[in-house]
Amino acid sequence: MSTPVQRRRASISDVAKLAEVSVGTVSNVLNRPDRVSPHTRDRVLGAIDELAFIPNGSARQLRAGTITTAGAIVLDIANPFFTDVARGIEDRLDQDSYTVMLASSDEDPAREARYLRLFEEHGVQGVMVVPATRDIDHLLALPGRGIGVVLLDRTSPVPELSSVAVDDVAGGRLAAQHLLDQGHVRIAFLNGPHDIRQAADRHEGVVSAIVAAGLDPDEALLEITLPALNADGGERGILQVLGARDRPTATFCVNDLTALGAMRGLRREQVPVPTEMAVVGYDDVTFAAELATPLTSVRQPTHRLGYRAADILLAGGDTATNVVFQPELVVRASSTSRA
Amino acid sequence: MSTPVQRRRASISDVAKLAEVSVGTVSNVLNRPDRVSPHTRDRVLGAIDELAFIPNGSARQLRAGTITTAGAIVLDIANPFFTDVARGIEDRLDQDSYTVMLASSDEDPAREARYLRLFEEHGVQGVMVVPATRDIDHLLALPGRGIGVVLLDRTSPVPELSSVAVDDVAGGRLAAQHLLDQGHVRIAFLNGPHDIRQAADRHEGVVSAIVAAGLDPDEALLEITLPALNADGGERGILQVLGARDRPTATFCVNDLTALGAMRGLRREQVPVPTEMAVVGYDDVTFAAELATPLTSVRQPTHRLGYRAADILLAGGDTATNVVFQPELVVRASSTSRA
DNA sequence: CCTCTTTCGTGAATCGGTTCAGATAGGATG
DNA sequence: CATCCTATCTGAACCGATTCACGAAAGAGG
Repeated sequence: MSTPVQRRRASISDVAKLAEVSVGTVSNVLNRPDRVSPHTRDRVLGAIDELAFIPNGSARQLRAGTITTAGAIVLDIANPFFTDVARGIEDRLDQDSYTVMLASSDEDPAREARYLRLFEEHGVQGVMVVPATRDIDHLLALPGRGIGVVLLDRTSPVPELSSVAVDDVAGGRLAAQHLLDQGHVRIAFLNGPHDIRQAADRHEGVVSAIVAAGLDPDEALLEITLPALNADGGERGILQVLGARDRPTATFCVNDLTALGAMRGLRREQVPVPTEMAVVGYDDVTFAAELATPLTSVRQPTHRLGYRAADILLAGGDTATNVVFQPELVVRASSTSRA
Repeated sequence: MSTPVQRRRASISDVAKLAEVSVGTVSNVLNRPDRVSPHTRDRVLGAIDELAFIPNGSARQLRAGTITTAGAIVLDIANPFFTDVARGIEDRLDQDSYTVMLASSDEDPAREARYLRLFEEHGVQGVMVVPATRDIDHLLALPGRGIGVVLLDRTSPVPELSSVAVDDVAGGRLAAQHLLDQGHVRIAFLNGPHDIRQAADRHEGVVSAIVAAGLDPDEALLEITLPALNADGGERGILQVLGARDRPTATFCVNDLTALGAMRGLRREQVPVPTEMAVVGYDDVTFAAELATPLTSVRQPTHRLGYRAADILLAGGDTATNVVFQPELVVRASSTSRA
């Protein structure tokens, strides 16, 4: 424990003293420069410069009450989906010179709660949250305490809460419809367990497309539930598909990594894509377009998702806004029988 | 502008009033519960609960002076490299119940400066920065004002500043050495322009490995400078390689996306990998292992990079710490002539 | 020369906590 | 019973900004 030469941060009264004015005048130079004569203003600015004075945000906020900061909590900042959302949030807030405190909950409700509390302590204007749990009662209380809330990637179960989500039912329908349009009448779906909302919703979309096409889902659809939604899971899943009675001619994968694994499995088994097996993925990650056989995939407007959420938060109206974005199908070689 | 029913946040004196104690006692309940009799404590806690009281962080910080928050600025939060670094930072800070304010500068010095100022206003304990510019004078001033600084992905040019970086020279050397070990005597290097430090360093490493192997770099190395470090750039680059006189038998790509493009080009030109062209990438992104021909790649300890940076910041010693991590080669099928 | 406005500045109150010197009440000690 | 502790609680000062009522000085107008 040595004594570092840590000179105290200069405060507004240090500046006032050096410039030989009152603190009120310094504050005016900072916030309403036109109220101060040019001569005085220059002297004050000189002092600010000399002391490398940076106003204390805590003091300012304490007195002024407001703050131009918002919080965002996502499930995993390392996941490209959430990263893009975060970028959207950041880009929108940046326009209004707001700043973001970004955190990831790791799907841990306790961690989510900790960050929420921290944000509230710091008096953020609002929070954008991808809830870690189905139960969101703890979020409902926030608006009553003056903190805006926007749910991310989740429709609002109550009318008081704003939300921004992507229609996963539509995403599933889009993928299935496309495959049906290509003439496939038996489709495999490598999906996650239905207690993941996205998996359940996409399944619903797939079924609805099949029904709309006049087919019987029990016949036309082979859903395989994967334990892990990664490449290995996809590879294992596609082997089941290939071994199934009445082998499907198309496979819809719940995400691109799964699709990647599936295509690896198909290559190993020497099943040509798309002629003997069409493949559609979900998320349209960067590498989807770059594969040997470029991957057809459902793209979610992730950036706009975040952008819009921030937009709603900044608008801060008394009424809740609920937005549902529509996903988009990006068709590439993996699903189009060459004409 | 309607008048929302925005009741003011409860303050410590509201709690004191309700519990019929002084504000000092409430503060003690919050910070030194053992100083308060159980009976009083329960009454105060009851009042806190009833009012949903959350202490005002600004007020606390203003008085106490300290804060358990650190700032981090990366170039682009959507880039997996930085995301992993951010995760590392977050994981380390989380252990000490610190929180992170994460921001991306978009390589814009003005934006970086804005965030730095914001962090300073909020009185962060320190900042971890991937500098957007070569010039880092503005960062040098911060420690003098009591703000810790750790450079990320950049060695410190001055002894006063801590830094955490990965040895890119070693990374380049590792990749080249591996290819030389496999018997290749003419190697292509799809690189970025040398004013990007990483590109220059990796080139230096490649050259040193070639020299160490007793070869002449002018003969053994074909460096191609790509305008864009993405898949398209890689595909275009590999075509040049294939057309070169004395065609190389191995290609080292400055990142995995470039390598992906290169492999796409090789497939199109029907050049088998690795038998007629070995390929090595850099970064070891998720999909590298999942490709049809799994990609050999140089892995950087991104998570540890961030973790260690946070570690240094928290230690906060008077002396600067400079850490250089060594990258690691992950050998896969794309570079190993089957035994 | 005298009022009436403007223009500039001043200085104290205030935000909501933390902290610390001091008051009070029992309990222990001799 | 007097004295000294200890445990508990009080109340005011303080952190560093913003804000606002108010005063002083300088022009404007007659």
